[in-house]
Amino acid sequence: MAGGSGTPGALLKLIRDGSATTRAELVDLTGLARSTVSQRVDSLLADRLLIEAGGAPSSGGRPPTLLEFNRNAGVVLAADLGATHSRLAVSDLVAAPLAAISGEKPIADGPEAVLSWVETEFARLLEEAQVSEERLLGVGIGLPGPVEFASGRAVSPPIMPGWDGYDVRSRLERRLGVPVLVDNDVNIMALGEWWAMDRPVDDFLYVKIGTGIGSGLILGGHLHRGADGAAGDIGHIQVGDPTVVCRCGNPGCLEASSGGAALARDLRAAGYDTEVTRDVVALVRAGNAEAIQAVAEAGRRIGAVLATIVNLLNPSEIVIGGDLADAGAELLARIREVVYRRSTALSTRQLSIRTSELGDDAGITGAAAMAIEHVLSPSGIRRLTRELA
Amino acid sequence: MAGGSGTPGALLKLIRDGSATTRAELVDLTGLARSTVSQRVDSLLADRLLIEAGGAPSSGGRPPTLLEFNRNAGVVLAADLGATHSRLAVSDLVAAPLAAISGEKPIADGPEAVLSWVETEFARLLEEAQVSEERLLGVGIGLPGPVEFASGRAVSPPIMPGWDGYDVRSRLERRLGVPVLVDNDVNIMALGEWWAMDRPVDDFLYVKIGTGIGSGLILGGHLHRGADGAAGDIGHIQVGDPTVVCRCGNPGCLEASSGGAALARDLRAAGYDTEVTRDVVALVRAGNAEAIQAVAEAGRRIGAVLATIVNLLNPSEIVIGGDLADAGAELLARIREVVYRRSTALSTRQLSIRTSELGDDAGITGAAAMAIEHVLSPSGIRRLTRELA
DNA sequence: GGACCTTTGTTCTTGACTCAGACAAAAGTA
DNA sequence: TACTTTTGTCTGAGTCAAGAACAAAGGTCC
Repeated sequence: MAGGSGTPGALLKLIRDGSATTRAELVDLTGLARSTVSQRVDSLLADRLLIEAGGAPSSGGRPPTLLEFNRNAGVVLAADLGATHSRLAVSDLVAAPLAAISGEKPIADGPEAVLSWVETEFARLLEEAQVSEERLLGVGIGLPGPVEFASGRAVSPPIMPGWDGYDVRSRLERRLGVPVLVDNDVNIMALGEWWAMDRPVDDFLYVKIGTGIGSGLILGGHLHRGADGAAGDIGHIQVGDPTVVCRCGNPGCLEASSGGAALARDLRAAGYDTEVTRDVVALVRAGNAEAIQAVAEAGRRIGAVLATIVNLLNPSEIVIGGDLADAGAELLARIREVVYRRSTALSTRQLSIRTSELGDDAGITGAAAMAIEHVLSPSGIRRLTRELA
Repeated sequence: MAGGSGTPGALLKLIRDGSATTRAELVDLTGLARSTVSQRVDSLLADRLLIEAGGAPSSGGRPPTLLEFNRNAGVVLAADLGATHSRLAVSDLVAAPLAAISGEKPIADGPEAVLSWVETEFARLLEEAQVSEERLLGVGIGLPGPVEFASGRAVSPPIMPGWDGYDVRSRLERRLGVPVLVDNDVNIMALGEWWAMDRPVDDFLYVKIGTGIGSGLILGGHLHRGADGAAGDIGHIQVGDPTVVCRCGNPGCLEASSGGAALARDLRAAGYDTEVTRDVVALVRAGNAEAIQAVAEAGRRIGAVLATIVNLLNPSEIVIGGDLADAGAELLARIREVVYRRSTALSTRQLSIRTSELGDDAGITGAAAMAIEHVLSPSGIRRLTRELA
């Protein structure tokens, strides 16, 4: 009864993902009666979630009316908060930004300071995009640390002093009056990259290789968060060299040998002026042999971990993102080489490994997508319909 | 419309898992009207899926009627086919066997021979348990190799000559006339162990350490099969020593160093008469220091892989099964030690690691459970109700 | 012990929703 | 221009869940 195949939300989903563009196609896909589809579509048209977009060519009879998702039926606010650098946007309902800003706001300033800043910038964005507040439907936030998704709280974040247990959701919901969803930054990047796929696959892994290394998992068509919201934390998998101690205190972590910070550190020790990941990328692009070599080694180590994951999860697709993903073809080539060599034949039969399509936009896209999916879910639609009535 | 919270199947689920025992509790849990619950329950009573089991003490008003799932509303057939050893059973609807047999039938005899044998034994079991054929509701089969679950075919099985692409489901459905579900043997063990849990957790890993090493994953409350049905194949994750070549042809596979066959091989090289895994277990139980040492080393290597998996998936529970799991406390202790040392603190916060409750019964229980879950799902219930009408 | 309350479960009416079929609209086709 | 095809709307009938009234079966309190 709550969200079956005939519900307005289900029909909207078919229109949104392009499976159907006319009432007749909805009838074919759902098996519902023409009258029922018509009635449901009317309700969606009344809510302005769908619009009629002219006619299509006839196939021998009366030409159908094209139905289109109204991406301007509302807006969502999205924030991708990083350790020092953050991006915020107001986006339409296909996650395209109407207005966006970047800002340098250290997450270490603590929740009060950071969230006040976010609230101020959100207000500014709504003004800039000239959207009235009643058109705001939801908010998506990404934080650079573990999040208990169900409650919207940060949990034991290693690089976010003062945030442990802070109820980000309640804080923002009280202020903004719409549903607020909070998740880990790598999870929302995975969601963004998944959202941008032409045909989203069921089992998908997003790997962010930046200062550190993390991943987001889409399994069975759903974001996998694990029992404590800690899933995807591949940066602290212990591999090889136990003499290098990670910032987390343990020896041999993957990111302590192969993250952007680690490569910058190693190249600095070799006499180069590499401070951050981008400096490493610049060296690689300049054709520096040592840097290329270092990145290749990192690729092999990351590939070894990914090979393990491929054997375990048998995903259809792996996307490599993060700053170091821009370091040319060498990284991807090494990762591919090791993954295909070290995984079983069956588990790589459908596997594709590629770099991110969205690049730096993955996070903000995913934060918006998370909010959109929530407000346009069957239950969200019912809420909207009630409010408009 | 298809399987919402008010559907008979949903109510049955609440009774089956013990969430509700009376109509009033169903009302509380579902939020449905008393009249609606009453009507639905009547339909389930008419189908004999529920039975009224006397009254419960009053809490100050009219005492409620206890509702109980009728485990004898039908039976399922279950088969756990191994490389050489197989187990078959007729089970009631809580997966308890009414009659069971074991048999030595080499899977390498090929699908025709093996499945004919299975059909004969199934018929014998139904006779032994004195259940008429119309009470048979479904069949669950486990095969020792990868299976494409959706179609019920074996795919590229390494140890099942002649089975590649064989349509096990159609073959048995044609003969038996009820839904047949086919899955990998480790997957059904995972399902069995999960089914037997008091409060099933959402994210769970079953690890079978027998001749080889494999695993089954329950993620988000569903069995995770991956894009090719190859998920969980941790035996061929490459770790450490690349001089040992696995039976799969690759070097350094986990099971080539730490599986039961590998331990038996190593101990044989050291002069012991260990042929199969059970011989290793016997040596360990006899207190042999070399055998204990070998098992401990295996435990550490397996633990290292599991630590990686814990960081990646953040499961709530890991269960260790398979013949080698019986080798005393040393294996489990080493696995635990390494997992807790090498995983992040957050990801082990809720983690428990234990040995199998069901032991050798995990597979047959899981095969039955797989069939039961299918026929008692909302869509299965509708089918049953139609048939009875 | 009897009046009253509480809790459980059923019956009956009402309203909402879906479907099928009739009807209308808008094209192509002969 | 008449007919067919396809799309979309309207209407009456049937189904299903909700709510309220009613019945049943116990406890509680004086």
